[in-house]
Amino acid sequence: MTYIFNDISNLDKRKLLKELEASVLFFEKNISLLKSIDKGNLIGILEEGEAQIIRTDYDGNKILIEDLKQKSVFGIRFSLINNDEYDVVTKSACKFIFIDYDLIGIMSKRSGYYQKFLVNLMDILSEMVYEKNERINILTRKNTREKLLEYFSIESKKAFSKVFYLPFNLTELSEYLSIDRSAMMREIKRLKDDKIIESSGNKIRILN
Amino acid sequence: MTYIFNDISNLDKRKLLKELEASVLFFEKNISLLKSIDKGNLIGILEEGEAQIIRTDYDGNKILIEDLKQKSVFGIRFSLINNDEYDVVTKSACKFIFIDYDLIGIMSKRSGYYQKFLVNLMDILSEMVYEKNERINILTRKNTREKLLEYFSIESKKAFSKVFYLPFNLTELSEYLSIDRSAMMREIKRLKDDKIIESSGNKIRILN
DNA sequence: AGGTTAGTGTTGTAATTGCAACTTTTTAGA
DNA sequence: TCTAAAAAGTTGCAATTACAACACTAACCT
Repeated sequence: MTYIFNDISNLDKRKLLKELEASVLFFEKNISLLKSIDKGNLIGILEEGEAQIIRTDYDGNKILIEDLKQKSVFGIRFSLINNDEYDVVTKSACKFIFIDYDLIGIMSKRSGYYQKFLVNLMDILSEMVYEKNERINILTRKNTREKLLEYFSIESKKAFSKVFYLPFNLTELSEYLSIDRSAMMREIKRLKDDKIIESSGNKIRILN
Repeated sequence: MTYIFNDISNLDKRKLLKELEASVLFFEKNISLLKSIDKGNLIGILEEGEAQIIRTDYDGNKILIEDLKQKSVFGIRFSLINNDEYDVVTKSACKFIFIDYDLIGIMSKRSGYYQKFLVNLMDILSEMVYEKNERINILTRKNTREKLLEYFSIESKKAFSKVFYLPFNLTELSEYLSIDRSAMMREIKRLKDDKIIESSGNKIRILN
C-alpha cells in the first residue's frame, strides 16, 4: 500500500502539514478516537502504532471492520465512520495525523509536493477500490466452495504460483470470507478429498 | 457521483485532455472495449451512453460487475479490469475518453484546472470506496434477513425517512445482496408477517 | 390490440450452512 | 519450561438457503 508521504522530503512534509493545518495527536492503547476528536470530514493517517475500525452493532456486538497498520489511511467519510456505529480504537500507543479532507480540495498552493501528495492519496484510494472490488467478488459467490476457490485463485495469481501462503490464519480467513469457521473447515477438507487442493497449515497448493 | 470535469471550463477541459494525451473514442452498441484498445493502466470516462463491466467466468458464465452510467469513471486497474476475465461492454452507442493513469502522476504542469481534476478524481475514488464498504457490510451479514435489514436501514438513512423507494427492482436487489431471488422474496414476506416492515412494489416502510 | 418478454410472487424439496460443543494442537507469555 | 490462551480440527443436528418449476402481472414493442 502506498504511503501518503511517498517521495516527499521531511522538510516538504512539514510545510505541507502546516499548509493543510494538520494536527498531530498521540493516543494511548485502547482509546476510542472519534469520541475525543471533532469528526468533520477528516482524513487520518496512522503514523505509528496499530488500530482498528470497529463497528458496534445496534445490539452491542462489536465487529472488526478494518485493521489499520502503520502508515495506513482512513477517512471519516470513505471509511464509513461518518456513522455513529463506527469508531477507531487503538491497539497500541499511536501517533495520528489528521487533515481536513475539504481543505485538500481548496488549497490554492500549487507546489510540487502538494501535487505529489494528491497523487499519492489518489493511488491509495485506487488500491482501496481494487481491494474492495476483489472482496466483493468473493463475497458474492454463492457458496463456501466457490468463495474459497475464488479466494485461492486470487492469491495464486498474486504469488504467480499454484503454491502460496495465506496472509492470515484460518479463523481470520473465515471472517474475511464471511462464513462460519467450522463450515469452512469442512469445505476445505472436501476440497482436499476431491483432490482440488492440497493444504497444510497456511500453505495451499491448487492441483491440476 | 462527482463528475470528473466538474468546475472545469470547456476550454480548460480541452487543454487538459491535450496535456494528458487523452484519446476520445466512439463505439457502437454491444462492443467489448478491451479487445480493441491497448489496456495499459488507463482510466476511462464514459462521456455519453451506457455500458457495463462484465466478467466472463472460467465456465463461461457472464456476471454483471458494474453498471456504468453517463459520466462514470472506471479504471483498468481499480475496476479489476487488469484481469482477462473482465471487459467493458457497451449497451448503447458510447463516447469514451481514455487517459493514461500513470501520466496523471508525472504531469509537470501545475495549472488550476489540473489540480481541480485531481481533486475531482480523488472525490470519485472516495465515493467508490464508501459504496464498496457499504456493500461489503451488507454482504458480510450472516443471513438473508440481516442483509435485508442492513440494506433497508442504509436506504432509510439516505432518505431521512422510515419510508423509501428501492433504487432498483427486486431481481436486481437480490443480485446486489447476492441471495437467491425466491429466498429473498420469502424473507421479505416473513419480515412483513413479523410486522418489521411494510412493502408494496419498491416502496418500503420500516415499522417501529 | 395482441403477443412477447421481464419482473413478481409462491412453494416443495434437496443441499448447504450455522451453531454448539467438543478435542487436539500450536503459540505466546510469565 | 510450564501454563494459559488461541487456533485448528471435528461432528451432529437444526435452521437456512438454493434450486427448480410454476402462475400471474406489468411493461413494451410494432
